[in-house]
Amino acid sequence: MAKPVPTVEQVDTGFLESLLGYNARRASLAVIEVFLERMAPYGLKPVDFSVLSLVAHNPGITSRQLCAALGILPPNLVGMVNQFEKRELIERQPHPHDGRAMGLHLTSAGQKLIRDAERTAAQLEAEVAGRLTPAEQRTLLRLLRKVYLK
Amino acid sequence: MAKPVPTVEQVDTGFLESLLGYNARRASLAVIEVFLERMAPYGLKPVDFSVLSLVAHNPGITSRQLCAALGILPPNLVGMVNQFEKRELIERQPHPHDGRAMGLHLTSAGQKLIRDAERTAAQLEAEVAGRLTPAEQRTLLRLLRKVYLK
DNA sequence: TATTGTTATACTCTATAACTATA
DNA sequence: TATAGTTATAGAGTATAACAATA
Repeated sequence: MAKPVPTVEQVDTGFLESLLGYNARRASLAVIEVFLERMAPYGLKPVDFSVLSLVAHNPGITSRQLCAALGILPPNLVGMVNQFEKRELIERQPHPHDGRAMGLHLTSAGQKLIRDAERTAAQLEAEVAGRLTPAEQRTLLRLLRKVYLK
Repeated sequence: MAKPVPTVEQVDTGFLESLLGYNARRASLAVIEVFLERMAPYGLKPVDFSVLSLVAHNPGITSRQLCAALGILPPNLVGMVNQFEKRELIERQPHPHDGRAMGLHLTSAGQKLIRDAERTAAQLEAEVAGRLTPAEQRTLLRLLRKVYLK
């Protein structure tokens, strides 16, 4: 008697769900999906938001510092900054102490945009993380940082 | 007197670090980086591992079921399965009840490979999550799932 | 008419090499 | 000699449209 060919009704993802990497990736994709929708009105993708936010909180930051902080490669930042300059959100100014570098600064339009966008991000945060109690939210952020900070 | 142009010594990433999406992404990238190194000897990238692992635990699973479980699009799975067939790790068998579908099964070589790879993954898990106490590990996984499961 | 698997293709993201100007 | 910024380009990863076979 031949062995019957098995079929699958309910997919068992048990092993994958036991892995930190799998769960962290799924969670980040879920959050980023909502983020993408909410940031579309501002014309910002997640990385764009990160860049503008860092320039807002660090006026005069250089491309190199941005790349280091966000894990972006320099060639891939150039296009972003160019777009921001075309949209008149960012200005490149000569660095006061280093003739090779350019300091990045927000225009007043850029400041207004990122102020609104950060408010939206904070709101989204409250919703998405709203399935967790405030204590759980703090715990989650703390544990995540513990994982990725060396 | 002109306003001096500011420069940045220490980059302030405070706002970004308050966002769940940012932290989840950083954590998942950190884990995946180590995962990539450890899986290289098996010739598996993270998605490859997920696919093989699901086929191992769900013999006869169809492409469509795999795509749904992993959030992959069907056209992007085809190439992967083809590679696995060429490496003689996976076999496509006609589905017993649905002439359109193909059931996926591991060869004995595929079974051995994924058994070793899963052992390596569990080991890696113990190391990476080793910065956390066992209780913290359980908490982290539980909270992450709470975020991405609707 | 809808679904599975597939092909072809396009778009985005990320990565590498090399150039320039300044240090 | 090394670094900041840039250009050009290559490679992954991810997305959409359309088709044949089957339900």
